[in-house]
This record gives sequence, structure tokens and C-alpha cells, in this order.
Amino acid sequence: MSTLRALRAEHYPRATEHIPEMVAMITTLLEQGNAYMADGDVYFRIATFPAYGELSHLDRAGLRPGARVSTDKYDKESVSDFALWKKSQPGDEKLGAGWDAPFGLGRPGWHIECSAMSKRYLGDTLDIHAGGIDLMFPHHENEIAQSEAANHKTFARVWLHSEHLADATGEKMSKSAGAFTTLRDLLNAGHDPLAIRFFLIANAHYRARLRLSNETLHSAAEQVRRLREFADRVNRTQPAAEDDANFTARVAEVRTGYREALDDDLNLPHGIGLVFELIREANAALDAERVGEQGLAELRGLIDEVDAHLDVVHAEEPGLAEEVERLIAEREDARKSRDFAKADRIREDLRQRGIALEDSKEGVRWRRVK
RNA sequence: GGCGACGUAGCCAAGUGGCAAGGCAGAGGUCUGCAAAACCUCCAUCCCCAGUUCGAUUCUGGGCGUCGCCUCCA
Repeated sequence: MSTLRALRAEHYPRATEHIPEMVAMITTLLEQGNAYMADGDVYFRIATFPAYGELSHLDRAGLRPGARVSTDKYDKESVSDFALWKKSQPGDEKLGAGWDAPFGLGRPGWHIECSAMSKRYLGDTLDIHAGGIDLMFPHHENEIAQSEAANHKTFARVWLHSEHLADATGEKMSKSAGAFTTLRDLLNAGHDPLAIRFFLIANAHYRARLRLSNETLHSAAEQVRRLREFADRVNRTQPAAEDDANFTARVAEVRTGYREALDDDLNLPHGIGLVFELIREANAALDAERVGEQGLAELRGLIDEVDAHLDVVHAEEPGLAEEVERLIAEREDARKSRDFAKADRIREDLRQRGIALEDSKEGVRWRRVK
């Protein structure tokens, strides 16, 4: 997660350390009649929760009971009732998977932990509950049922379900099917972490399936490079004597558009599109020296705002390697004496070491490349 | 079989009832000692058919195709 520069959560609660919270919630559900015991297990009684299925627009009548009954041969009242607590099975204790509860030795069902732990750390009502689209049913549906039945409060105000990452063929990456690519794989293949980050959050809308391929990652890497080049240029450019009011207004306009795109269900791809459009215009304006003090300030403000979300521009400011600077100076001397063979050799040597040089009016710049 | 999502240029992708953002890749230029970066120019009858409409990629219906969920992976 740190490779991708993801922020850490405040809490990483462990289910096994919150058994009492789960037991308490199950007890409440039992007392209220939202749950019942059957053959030593505790099940949630879906019949007591009419809203069940609303999140996933599931028509319970359309469920195929056959599919689960074969593996779930217990005395449930309804096939869709799900387990809150399962009595200990032979062998459970060896694994340390057995806890004492008023309703018998056993282990929690596999949805109750989320209800119990989110209640403890975040309260009865969450502002936003996020998760992968495949968790919508049954996991989130069950969470809602448990939490709302127990707490008598709305469980989550907003649900944010993201689509899956898929491989280049469009198939969902699946751990069980053995078809997946790890972050480590990508890094080993030479992909830049920042490019991977950009790809993941900005390549497509979060509700659209992302397809991972060398081509999409390369595209992301180029976009990151372009953003960074531009930010770099804005930072080292001296303001023009006068501002072009039209240009300054244009930057503000894009900034507003960017915000509106994000406000519209986090449409980052759209917002980024606006920003790239502006970058082209801004580069042209910078060439024409139409950007003064105010224009530069506007541009910096926009970059900062965008990078607050992308976090790929200000990331890892590489310190200037003294040797690179020395070689650049040496090459400059060679160029001044028109010894281009030597100048090109130095540039090529650096290139081999992953350092690219760019000559410009403001001097020589260098950056890391693959 | 049930429920749902999607189908936009070589690739990724946004979007709207009124001549289709952006990025990558590609072609040609400008600039440069050569490059790089940057800029300019070029590159799509929006899966098919029918309907509604003055007008549909955008709405409706029907196809075809891809994918997801309906499994105690959570």
C-alpha cells in the first residue's frame, strides 16, 4: 500500500480481538427475534428484515435455492438465512477457532465481524461504505441486515462499489482461479509505482472495469511524466511582465470544471481530461510569455489541488546527485567548445544509467527514465 | 436459468437529444549542432436492426457479444 502511496487507515481491527462485540450484537439479534438457533448454530432471520436485498436489487423469489442447499444442510428456516454463529466443528479448536458464547462454543459467521467492528470504531451509521462490487451481495446486504436490525439506525448513507481490476483479456482477476498479477510482478517488470497508482485511480471511472496491460500502464506512465514535466516547468518559469487575463481566467475555469467533475460521482478521468487540455494551452502560453505572476500562481494552485488527489507530482523529489551535476557541467564545457562528440558521449553514458538530459533556454535539466 | 453491468478510433477512456473530451501509440511539421521537451497539423459515420423525434452515439424495443453476482473468498 505504501508503494502505491495509499494513506493508512486509522484502525486495522482484527476479528479475533472483537469476539465480545460480535457476541453482544448476536445476543441483541436473538433477543429481538431477528435471529434464531438451529442445531447449535445461530442464523439471521431474513423474514424479519423486509429491506433485505434492496442494495443489490435482489429479488429473493428469483434466487435459486438449489445451489446452496447441498452445502448447507442445516435446519434453517429459509435458505437465504445466513449464519451469525457456527457451533464448533471437530478440529476447530486445534486451529484456535473456538470461542465461548452464551449460545455455545463456536466461531462467528463471516459477516458479523464487519457489523460489530464498524460499530465499535465508526458508530451505528457510516457516511460512506466502500467495497468491491462483488461484495455487494451477499456480504454488504448481510451487513445491512445485521447492523440495522441490531442498531435501529441506517447503516451506511452512501455505498461506493468499485468495479474490478481485470487482466488484458477483460477477465476479473481471481485469486482462486490463479489468474492475477501482483504489484510485485509489475514492479519487477519495471513499471513505475507512480504510473501504477495513476492507472488505478485515474485511468477509468471507479465504477468501470479497469483493464491492466503493458499498454495501459505505459500510457499512464506517460501521463504522469507529462504532469511532472509541466509542474516542473511552472516552478522554474520566471513570470512574464504582464498577465494575460484571458489565460488566467481560463485556468480558473478549468479548476472549477475539475471540481465539478469530482463532485459528479468522483469522475476523475473527466477531470484529468480537462487538466491535460489546459496543460497544452498553458505550455503554449508559456512559450508565448503570456503567463505572469498571477497566471503562474493560478497554475500552481491547480497543480496542487490535482496532486492532492493524484499524489504523483510532488512525490519523491529526487535530490540532485552531485555527480550528475558535475557531468552536466563537463558536457556544457564541451558544447561551448563545440566538442559535440564528447557532449553526446556524456549524454549517452548518463542515458545508459537511466538519466536523461534535456537542453533548454533555462539550462540543462535531468530526470530519471527507465 | 435469475439479477445486473458494459459494448465509443490500433489501445485506454469521458461524455451529451443537435455536427464525439483527454491520454497512449502512429504520420507530417516548427524549434534544436543533433536530440529531448514543448507547440502546430492529421487520425471515429460511437456493435447491429427497428422505433420515437425536425434531429440519436445519447431515449425505447429486439438482436449479437463481453463481463460480474446468484458458491462459507470476505
